[in-house]
Amino acid sequence: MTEPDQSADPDSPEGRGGAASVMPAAPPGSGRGSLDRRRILGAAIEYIDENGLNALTMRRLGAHLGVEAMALYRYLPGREQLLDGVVESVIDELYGDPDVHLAAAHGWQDYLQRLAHGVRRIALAHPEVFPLVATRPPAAPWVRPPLRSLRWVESFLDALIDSGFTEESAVAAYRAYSSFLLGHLLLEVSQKGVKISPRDEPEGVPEAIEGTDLGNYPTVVRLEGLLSLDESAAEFEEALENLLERLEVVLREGRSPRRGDARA
Amino acid sequence: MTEPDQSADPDSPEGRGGAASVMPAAPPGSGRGSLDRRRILGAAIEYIDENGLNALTMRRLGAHLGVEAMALYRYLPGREQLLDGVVESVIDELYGDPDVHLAAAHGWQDYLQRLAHGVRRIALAHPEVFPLVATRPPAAPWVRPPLRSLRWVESFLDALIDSGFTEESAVAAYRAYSSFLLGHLLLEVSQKGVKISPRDEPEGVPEAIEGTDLGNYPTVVRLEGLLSLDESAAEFEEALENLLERLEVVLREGRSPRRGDARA
DNA sequence: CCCGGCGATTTACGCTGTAAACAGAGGCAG
DNA sequence: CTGCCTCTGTTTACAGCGTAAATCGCCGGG
Repeated sequence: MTEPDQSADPDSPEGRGGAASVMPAAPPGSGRGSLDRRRILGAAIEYIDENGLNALTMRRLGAHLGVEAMALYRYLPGREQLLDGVVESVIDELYGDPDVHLAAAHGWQDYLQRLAHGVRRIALAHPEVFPLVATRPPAAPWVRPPLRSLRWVESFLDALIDSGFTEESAVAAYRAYSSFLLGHLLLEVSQKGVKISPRDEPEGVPEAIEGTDLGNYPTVVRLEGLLSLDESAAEFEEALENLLERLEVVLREGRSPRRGDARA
Repeated sequence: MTEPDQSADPDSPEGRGGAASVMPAAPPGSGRGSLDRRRILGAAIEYIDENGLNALTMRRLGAHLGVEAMALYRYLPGREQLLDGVVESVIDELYGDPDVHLAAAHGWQDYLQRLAHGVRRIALAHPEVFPLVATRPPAAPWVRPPLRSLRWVESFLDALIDSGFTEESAVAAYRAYSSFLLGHLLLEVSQKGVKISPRDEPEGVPEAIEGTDLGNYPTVVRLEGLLSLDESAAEFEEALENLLERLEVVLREGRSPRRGDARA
């Protein structure tokens, strides 16, 4: 049941030991131990994973924890901070992933590969949370989604600089890498979300999209099969490798990745 | 006043005739003409641009239009559909942009360049709306943000196929292009948003981010200047050109962009 | 024994989205 | 002109939201 989609995506939640899932935390109703910030955030993530983001309210989260809504306010100043905490907690799962390293022990490319797949694993494990990771306003302009954590920014920059990147190119790589991860993963989870969970609009019409007749879009109709293929894993891998190759060129040429001339 | 940031970003709202702005629509209070779906959506976009996304409520939008909230329900089934309409309207601005063409009259690269800059112009003109464009669940899995419109998907695929791309590589290009646009532009507007509008958290602390002492992050501290530079326009241009080059290789090799061997 | 404080609850308020009933302004038949 | 129908916006109402403030039960130290 829920067979491995196709050729076993190594980052999909089923295709793995579950290293990227939330803490055990005990089943929902049985959470009897007294409240605590970690427990609340864990329950919030669990609740969003199960019921979707806009189903999360203070009252319902309280109920899920066997407690009144106002009890949460002893540990969190308000709903916004709850969401911030959720984002932070989800990203912190990276820290416990044994396949992702804080230092580039086996070269910067290995480091970037592991980090990228770690983030992808998180995104796929919490597809309902990831849009939050992507869109919550960052603490500083240069703390970019989806990494959003000073620790990982520091780790990223150190890894590249230690590997020979200049400071400028390390920063440029950080930007390109963030953008790549954000775009790919946000698209992947939103695609996943629409495929499996018509949560917001319970009436899902597979044919005749949104009432528009597709007669005016013959190419779309003709390519619908191709368009519907899910090649997320391969696309991700390929784009990641392309990015790494670009960075390798930058590194070898030993300068900021602003193109020198290149004539074309 | 509000001088062109640096070297005049051609997509920034100030650096242009305003071709990507919403319809004139008359000043807020004076909107006396009877209601109508277009007018409502235009006012909603205007309201979000001015007051932020979560300040938009049916009641306030009604007031902004000089009408009670319930009047809006005669033209829209509910709030969700209002947001869908906002997204659709914003993307439809592309259709009125004279610099963006529906057909690849001057080659597919010109087409993709114009389209990309058109979308970027929209994102920068409506930074508060763009996260909505990025995260609203698409109507079908292959209607991807940020294009989100059958018409543009059709136009995109036709342009590439007419230029010699195979169907497979046109679809792959569509995916890569969406992902590139989404990642770059979402990052750019969220960065912009945090820089100019501390709307949600009115207390902006420029130093000492979120209470963390930066002592544990020496590299971040050392590179803060570099990290804070806003090179969005150049990054965008460079990443776009890189993508076009990749696609050109795909086109010349006349096959799906799945890498044949390439050994490394 | 009291008692102070801590963790959770109760109550309350203003705001939200929206269902349902209502009101008024044309247009048209008689 | 009168009566009615439709079309558009208002009024009223309700459940649910986030959260401020007051309250309550408990529990360890004088």
